[in-house]
Amino acid sequence: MNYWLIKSEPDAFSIDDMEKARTEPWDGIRNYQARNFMRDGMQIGDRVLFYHSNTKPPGVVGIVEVASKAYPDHTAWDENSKYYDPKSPEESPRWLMVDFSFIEKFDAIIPLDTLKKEEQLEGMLTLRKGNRLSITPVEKAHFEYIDQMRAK
DNA sequence: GCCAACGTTGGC
DNA sequence: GCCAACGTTGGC
Repeated sequence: MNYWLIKSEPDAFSIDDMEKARTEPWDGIRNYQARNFMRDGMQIGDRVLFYHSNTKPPGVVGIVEVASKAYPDHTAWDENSKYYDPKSPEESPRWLMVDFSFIEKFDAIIPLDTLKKEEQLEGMLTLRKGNRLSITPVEKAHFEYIDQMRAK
């Protein structure tokens, strides 16, 4: 089992939207590193921290899980989609997506600045300055530490 | 709204 | 293959 963190702007798709949807196809990822994580690292059942970005405050708001293997992101070949990419035709898809399923919403957000203060989370990719990846792997110990922070 | 960080593109 | 220009992300 692997652990991950995914970012979402709550204005676009929040943890509440995730709870309503139950399962959501995570389309629109247009970054090679993120794609490779989905393709090479993600397995069904992996646990995923759900993070709200570009909001006040940013932070971890819940947990979802990987609900499918990586499969072609069909929005890339839809001319009317904002994710349309002519370099990713149906015959040779460049972009992939997975489905995520809702697991739980935290009672309260764990803000980014709180996470940054935790020594046990030192080195966590998401906390590094300038990190813009929308999907990052998370160490098991870090995942479990954040999971228990919420209980406080 | 600003701007640092970073990825991508394209000219050479 | 280098690197400047440009676009995007995302914290502040």
